[in-house]
Amino acid sequence: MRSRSERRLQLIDATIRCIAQHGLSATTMQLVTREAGLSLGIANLHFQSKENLLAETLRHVTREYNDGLLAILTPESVTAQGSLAETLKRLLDFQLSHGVTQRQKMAVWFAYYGEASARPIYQKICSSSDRLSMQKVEELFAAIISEGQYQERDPRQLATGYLALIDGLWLSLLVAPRVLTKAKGKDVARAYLQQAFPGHLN
Amino acid sequence: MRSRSERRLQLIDATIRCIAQHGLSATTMQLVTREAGLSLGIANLHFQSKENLLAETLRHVTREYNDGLLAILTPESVTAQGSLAETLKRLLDFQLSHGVTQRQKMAVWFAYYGEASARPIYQKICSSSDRLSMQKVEELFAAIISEGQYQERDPRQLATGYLALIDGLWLSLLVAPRVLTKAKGKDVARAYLQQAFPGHLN
DNA sequence: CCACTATGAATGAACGTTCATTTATAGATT
DNA sequence: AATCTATAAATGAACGTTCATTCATAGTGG
Repeated sequence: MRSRSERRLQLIDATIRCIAQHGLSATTMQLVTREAGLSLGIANLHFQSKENLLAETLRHVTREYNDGLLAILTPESVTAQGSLAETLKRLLDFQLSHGVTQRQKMAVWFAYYGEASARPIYQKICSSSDRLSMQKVEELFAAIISEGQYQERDPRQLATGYLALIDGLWLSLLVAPRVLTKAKGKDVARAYLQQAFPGHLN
Repeated sequence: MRSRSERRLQLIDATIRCIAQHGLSATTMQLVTREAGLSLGIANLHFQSKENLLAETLRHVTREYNDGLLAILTPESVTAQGSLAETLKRLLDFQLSHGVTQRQKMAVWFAYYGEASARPIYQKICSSSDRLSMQKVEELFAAIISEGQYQERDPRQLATGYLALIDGLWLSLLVAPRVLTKAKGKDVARAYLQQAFPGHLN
């Protein structure tokens, strides 16, 4: 017998694997609990309903990503890293790191995005996560523009473009991993940043 | 009583509306046939199975998009348009046109992308559509690079970035239409192309 | 002994699919 | 022109399956 939080995490991890392997629409309670090595009723005990389990799983994945992003982009860690150029490099490395771009995570991410327009709860979680990324990246870009004297550049527009580019690259990595490798994707994103801030990327 | 092809289109249109409104996982045969104003059994008569109906719906949407793209990017139409700059403008206008970026279409598109990693048939249709876009856009970019003497620019990398950017912008338009308007999205994409080919966009 | 955790058979709702039946259309026959 | 016939289109009740959820029961730790 395990504690409540342990079981919850165990079930969420199993849900992630199921979604990645079978898709969101083919993820059943039977599949999830079997994947977790537990009995059928246990998910309802800890999450009340399947709907709630799926929402909590999405929250878990977005929280994980946001934590990683905030660890790089909070004012404190930006100053701790020494230079804005270093922070920019860290951001790029993180967004195309192994942890973030592993098939399992991306598959889950886009499975929920695909259903988001029809499910308010997913829409809310996804868009609030996006808003956070946007805010933090825009702040970084504004600081870089100010520091590098890149006049007449709009930080919001650059951040919008950069984050859209990253999303699009993730989608390509997921759907056509044969065509686009992780390294090539990183080159593409780096090229975007280099055009935007020539002096802030080696 | 209508012809086979008319009924098929009618059912595909109803399927698109259902997916956009209820999501892929909540789209049932009951819902689709009711939306089409027809009886329950009719979809199986014309498409044999739900799986096939959904695959045909995806094919319909991708074909529609690819036809629009090819109408701009085939060698004949490129020469007919006079200049490569004009073709580039047309491409951008098309990809952020009302027809392509309407919620209904984008919702369908991403619903399938979300399930693509778990369903080989969706994966195949999506990736082969992506490959076509990639090939055509890369050709255009290569021609522009050659014409504009933009040395040391890699057409494949630029095309990868541009198409990823467009995908990401579509996703933003779908999930957070309040944050990103269609016009702003177009500005972002135009800025990307302007950086890449300064002489080919006004 | 009590509260909590866990099990999995049982339940009923919802689903895709089938098919006997009805309806519509077009060509043939009178 | 009216009637008949053959073929295809369309219907929706019925069927078997699968699903999320429930709950009586069992196990466990304090």
